[in-house]
Amino acid sequence: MTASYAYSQPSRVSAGARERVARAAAELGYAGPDPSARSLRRGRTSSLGVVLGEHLAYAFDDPQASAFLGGVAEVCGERGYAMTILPTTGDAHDTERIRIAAVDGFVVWTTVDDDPVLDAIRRLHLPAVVHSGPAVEGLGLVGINNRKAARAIGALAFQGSRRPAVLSFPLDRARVADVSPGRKPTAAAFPVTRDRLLGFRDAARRTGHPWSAMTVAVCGHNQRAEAEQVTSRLLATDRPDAIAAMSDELAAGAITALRAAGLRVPDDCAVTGWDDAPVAADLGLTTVAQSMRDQGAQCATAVLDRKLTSLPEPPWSLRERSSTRRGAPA
Amino acid sequence: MTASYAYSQPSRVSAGARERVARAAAELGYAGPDPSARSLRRGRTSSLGVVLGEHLAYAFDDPQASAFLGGVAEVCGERGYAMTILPTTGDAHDTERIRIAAVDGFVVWTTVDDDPVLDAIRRLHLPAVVHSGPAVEGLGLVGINNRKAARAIGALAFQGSRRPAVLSFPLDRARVADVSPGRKPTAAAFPVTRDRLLGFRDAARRTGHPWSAMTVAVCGHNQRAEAEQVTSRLLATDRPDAIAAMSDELAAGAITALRAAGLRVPDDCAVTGWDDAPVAADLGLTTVAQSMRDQGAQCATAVLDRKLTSLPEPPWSLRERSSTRRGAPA
DNA sequence: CTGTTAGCGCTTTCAT
DNA sequence: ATGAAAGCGCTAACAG
Repeated sequence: MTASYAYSQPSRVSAGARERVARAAAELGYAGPDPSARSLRRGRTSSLGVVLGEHLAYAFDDPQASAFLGGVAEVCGERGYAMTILPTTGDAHDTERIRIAAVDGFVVWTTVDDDPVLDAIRRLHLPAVVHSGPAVEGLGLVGINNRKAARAIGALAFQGSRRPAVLSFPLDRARVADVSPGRKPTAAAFPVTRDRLLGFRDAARRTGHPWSAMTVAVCGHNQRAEAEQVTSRLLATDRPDAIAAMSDELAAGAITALRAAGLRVPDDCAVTGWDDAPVAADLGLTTVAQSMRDQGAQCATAVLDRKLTSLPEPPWSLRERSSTRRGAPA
Repeated sequence: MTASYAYSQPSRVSAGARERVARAAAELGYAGPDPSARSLRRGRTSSLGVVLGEHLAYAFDDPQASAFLGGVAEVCGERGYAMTILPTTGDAHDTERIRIAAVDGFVVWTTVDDDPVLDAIRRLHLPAVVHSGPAVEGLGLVGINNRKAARAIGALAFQGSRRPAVLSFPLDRARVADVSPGRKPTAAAFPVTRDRLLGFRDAARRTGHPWSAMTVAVCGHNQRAEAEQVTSRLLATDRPDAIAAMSDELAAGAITALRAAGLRVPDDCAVTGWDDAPVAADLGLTTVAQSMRDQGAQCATAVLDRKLTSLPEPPWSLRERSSTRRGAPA
């Protein structure tokens, strides 16, 4: 029965025939072409794979990740694509999960340098873009220049400070929370963490602070509650008068901890965030503004259009508010 | 070449043969079985479809929807399933999008009674669960008894009040924001909205407030900013001394608006939320506690196990905090 | 405008 | 432990 046309190319079939096909289908309980068979034959699945880090659950808790997914979703919706979320757990099955995914391409949410998933994707020869790194031969890369942005926001955070500190994303997949000084930026396995540490180091040096004395407080997850705890620990061992955080979430947690300790922002301690999420406006946070939503859309577009090279760097800017000291010279 | 075993059932192949297969594959650039072909042959896709409302983008902005997705994702991850997000836009193509989705079952995020997507799913004869309604013949249903819970939280909200009001989710897909009294609960096309309105009406009647006098302020989306605006409008026309909101997000927006108007919570106006999200603790909000994450997991489990009937009602409880008057008789 | 043909790549009997 | 054969359901190319 070559009534397949009635579904795939209705225009190529007379109205009468279409009618008869529809009636026969209803009678037989036929619901339309089988998606797998169609994919096999057509050679495409009309679904975009999105690979999220090992704590998939957290991806939905993280407002930045959610905004990013929203951007991807928007593009998928417009183009009639579905969006296949690929849960990776950090175990050995991850590469297999990637391999068996019926998708036409991948968007990878920022991960560590040696994530085996990256290699698995490369082997599939499907278009793929990594958000924020790591850079992988053959895959696209979308993200801002984190080092440069960190240098810029760091300058605002550290101005007029005597004892600056950094509140950091996790260094690697172990996601250990830890407070210690002079941590080597290059030890970080997440490119985002590494680049921002490098930028903060640049900023610190320019304001006369040797990196060896800089306390780096590391959070295991981009979560406010954890940032609050870690900051409390930081305050117990150190007395920072400026904290540059890698996200608004972390900064929000820091502010809660500072207030609990009876410290004022920015008088006793300046704080900067990153992302310009809604919470940044609420808290008057000086921050790096960037649109994760736009970046998600950019990633999806790049993959679906197979334009993986020379992707433009997304825009970012400094948003100066009341959580930092104004114009005081270093 | 029947070396297919090397991939699908490695145990049934000698180590030597496996080795040879691997080498040949590497040489030919063969990356492993094609997922579509495998799905076609096996008759299953190893992906679970998740249908989100028309504003897919908002799903990721809504903390409750995100938590729900996190729960679904968790179960999918455990079972080696991918999760296919199906963007529906409210247009005529939605049913087609559902139909061509290569998935083994569906989880549907709460929608309106007459959503054509529900019928499309039913026709596919795949296991499906709807979260929070509407109830559909043949599909599973997971969700709390919203009317009962609304009656309970409404009692706390309205106690000691002279002029109560309700801050509501949208009534239908038009998502019109609006402030008006005595709105008929049964006019709401979203079962969640309808049931909660019914429960609030029950609570109002019990505390001696005729529903016809009750102002219902409707928000188009579950967003704090919109709730703030709508509440401001409510305050301009009315002087409520109690507001029962359908979510913590809406309640948070209401509190912002109340404070901006110089009103104290709960002295000038009591406020209740719904969900017990983190923001509820921050604001000391009296609320209905339920775990959207657990409910997401329950939906996914039910679909993957094909256990669609007699699903247990998820637990919920009242969490009384400082945003309501204490024990004052009505 | 409609019908026929071939084959997408795999897995699963069944037979060796 | 391995090989052969059949067919999952569809669509694109071609012929009528």
